[in-house]
Amino acid sequence: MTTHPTGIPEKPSLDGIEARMMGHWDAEGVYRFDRTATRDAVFSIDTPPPTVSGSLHIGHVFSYTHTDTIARYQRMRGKAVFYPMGWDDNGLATERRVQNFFGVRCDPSLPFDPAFTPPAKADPKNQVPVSRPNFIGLCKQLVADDEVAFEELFRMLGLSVDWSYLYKTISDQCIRTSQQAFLGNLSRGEAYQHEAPTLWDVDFGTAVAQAELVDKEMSAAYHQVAFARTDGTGNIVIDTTRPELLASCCALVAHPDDPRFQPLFGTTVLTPLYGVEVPVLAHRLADPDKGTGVAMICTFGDLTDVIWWRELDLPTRALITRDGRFSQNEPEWIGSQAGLAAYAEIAGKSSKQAQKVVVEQLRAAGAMLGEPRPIQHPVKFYEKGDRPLEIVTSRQWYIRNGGRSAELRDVFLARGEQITWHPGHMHHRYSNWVEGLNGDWLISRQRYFGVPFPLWYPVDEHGEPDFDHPIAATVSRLPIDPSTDVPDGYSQVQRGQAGGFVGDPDVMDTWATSSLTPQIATHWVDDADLFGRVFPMDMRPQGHDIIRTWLFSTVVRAHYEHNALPWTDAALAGWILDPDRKKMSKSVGNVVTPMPLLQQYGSDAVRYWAASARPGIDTALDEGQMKIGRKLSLKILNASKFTLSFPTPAVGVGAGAGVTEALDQAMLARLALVVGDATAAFDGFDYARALERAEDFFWWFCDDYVELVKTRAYSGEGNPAAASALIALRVALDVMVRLFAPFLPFVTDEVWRWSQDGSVHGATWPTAAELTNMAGADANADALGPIGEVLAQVRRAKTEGKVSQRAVVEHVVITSSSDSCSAINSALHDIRDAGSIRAFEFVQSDADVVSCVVTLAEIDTAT
RNA sequence: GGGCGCAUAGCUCAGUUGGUUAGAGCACUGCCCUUACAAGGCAGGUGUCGGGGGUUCGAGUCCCUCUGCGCCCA
Repeated sequence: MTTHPTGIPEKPSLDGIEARMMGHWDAEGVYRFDRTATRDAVFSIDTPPPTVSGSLHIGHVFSYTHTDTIARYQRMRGKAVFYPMGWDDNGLATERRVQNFFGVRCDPSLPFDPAFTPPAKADPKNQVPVSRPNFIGLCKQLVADDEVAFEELFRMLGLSVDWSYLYKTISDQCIRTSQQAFLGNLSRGEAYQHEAPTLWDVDFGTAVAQAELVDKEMSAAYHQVAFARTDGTGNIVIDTTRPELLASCCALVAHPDDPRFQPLFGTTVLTPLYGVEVPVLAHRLADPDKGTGVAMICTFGDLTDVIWWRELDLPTRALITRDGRFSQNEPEWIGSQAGLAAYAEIAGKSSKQAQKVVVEQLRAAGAMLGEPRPIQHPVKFYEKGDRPLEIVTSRQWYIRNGGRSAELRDVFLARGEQITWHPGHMHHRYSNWVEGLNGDWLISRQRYFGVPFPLWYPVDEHGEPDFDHPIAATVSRLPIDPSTDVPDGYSQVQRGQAGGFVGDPDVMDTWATSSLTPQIATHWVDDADLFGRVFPMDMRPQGHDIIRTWLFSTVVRAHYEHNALPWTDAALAGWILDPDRKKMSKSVGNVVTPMPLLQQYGSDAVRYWAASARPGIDTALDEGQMKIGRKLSLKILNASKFTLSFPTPAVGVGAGAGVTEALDQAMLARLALVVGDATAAFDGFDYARALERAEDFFWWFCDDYVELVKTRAYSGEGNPAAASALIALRVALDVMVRLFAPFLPFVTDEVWRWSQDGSVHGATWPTAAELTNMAGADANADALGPIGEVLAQVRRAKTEGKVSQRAVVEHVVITSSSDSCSAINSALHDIRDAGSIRAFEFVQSDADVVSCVVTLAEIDTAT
């Protein structure tokens, strides 16, 4: 050991510690990934790339700290830690911000304009159309500032990221990865296109995948509508919440076992207003208890309509168009002039407007019974959308994910079994989702900004695109943008011409790119050497709310591309709740920004709060915990100052060298147990338990052990008992600082540098063996219990006597078992000095409890 | 309707294969300037472990059931 006593400040302080340590870490490259390491010596982390739109909130600090503690632990265990950061600067959030900020909108049909400058003053109502490359340029410009702020925050928080491996989802590398993976899926038949009814957000103008759906309780009303039987024997009355879709009606349906309707199956009725003849059919999904027990099937009102349409082989009578309005075209299935006239009144109207009109029309025709009855029912929304989804028929790209194949579903369920989940029960969320899939993964979006499909379509002699024969880009040309790039063998002038080509206008869903973060971070497409060293990865940290999206889709892509899991372990973080235990979200307006908290309490203190939360548990924001973290950091400073202010003891080499006192040996033995527990906890990704063990020990160490050995430690050089204390103090401090290093990287490195060269974050994780060696074979951690008990009882007597803890004790009678008595006896001098005790008396008993009768010395009142 | 989780002190939470008298921090109260730390230290009270039943020598812990809350899915 070397000593730098001059490095210890007179009054240790946490002020400015973040900037000071960050300076060291940058200069020394403490967190640089060693890319000469082979796969077995690497620990690699698939960091969630935060969405760069607006600001970070305290939830980021929370979960990223959890990951960082594990990264730091693995680094100290000798692993080359591959811990990159990514920015998710692609996607809808960025697209919307750019539109509003610059007053532009993306039009992929326009050519790139190198001289383009955005309008001086943004006019959101009069957006200037720009090409996709220009639009992407503006996106990059806008997110640049945010990314600087994000990096600053994460550095301030002390994340041990190697920033030289930073990736951005908007980058060419990401686009290439995404396109190359898609082409692989296409060539192997895992991706396919299909024309089908699709859930559609009319405001965003795009199809939406199953994983992005949310149910919202909506007010609606049942309307009773009478259909006349074609045999003239009366009416069938149905209940519907969407009477405006009557023109799309292609059948009525009731449950096959419902006796009320059994005689009617196979007969036909006429739709009111339009007079279209439709059959009455049976299907098990018709609920006899809902409304009148018979429903009308429209193409398409909801997902059940789609099932009925498919399974009952009904005609398509879709009228809602992609903008959410009723088609202007006359429906060809309406034969009568009166019917067409009725429809003309809703053509071009939105669902809501049309409903009013149709209800009036039904009333006038006498086909509506009674008044609408209000109900609450769940309605499908796009998770980012504001209006209920419609269902429209369109051509889309899909990736097979088991939603249409039990065999494939089993493959992905088996993948889920192979992942180690933290906490374990999160596995159920995955299985539950995979088992409930009801369609393949829809990856195409009718948006402008995002990763374009690397595809063109030939245009036939009539000028119609031939979607069944896509022209795929060659991999060596990636990344490409089909709206500006030209397929091999064609020229730009043939774009959109008969005999020429058109680019695929769609972009991929953001999850189609996000599902490839392991491939992106490890540079699958452009650095095979790195990829071989860090893939498959070790750890995926993420929120439990996106198991069905991010986690599952990542498993799907890695399975197809590499026939492997993307990582071995998935660590699911809980949510951050506000102090009232409500989930923090932008829409609720209870989001807390982290920087002020980092500044007020210090980064270590905020990290302490985060690391105190059990893995996967939703946790309330608690500034009280941050105060405790700050207190702990200060205590580490002061305890280190105390320990290191003694002259450096001469430490012998080998077992038991220099640690001769039983109390010191027992302390080291106890610490060895703590190290064992903390190591086991970290190996199981349970950072919180590791912290708790270290912390418990540390407070006992300060409160009891240091008080016990203080006098002996001061007793001078040349005294072997004093040297024993000094060595034990040094060794314990050294180990404790390393135990705390993953949690409190700033304060631990500060005190480490007082006595050692280099950073604690480059030091090796402590082992129980190094401590048990030093403590020797006779060390007995159990002796510490009775010793602490005596100390506590002496202190209590002084407190009750309302005297200073320095007050002298005349004598103490200790009654306990012989084991306890000998334990106490082994540290008797230390107890005597710590308690200022003049005399002891021992009484042996059978009881295992230690009881002390403390007699205080007469107080000298002559002050 | 199905699945998962949670329920322990006033508050926030530990309590790992069942095992002494169920713990910590915060809050509250009192004492103490003690040469690492007053942004500190020491000491103190508080529990029908959600209800009921069962297994066991022994249950906060395992099983059943009920209640309440949260999340995911249909």
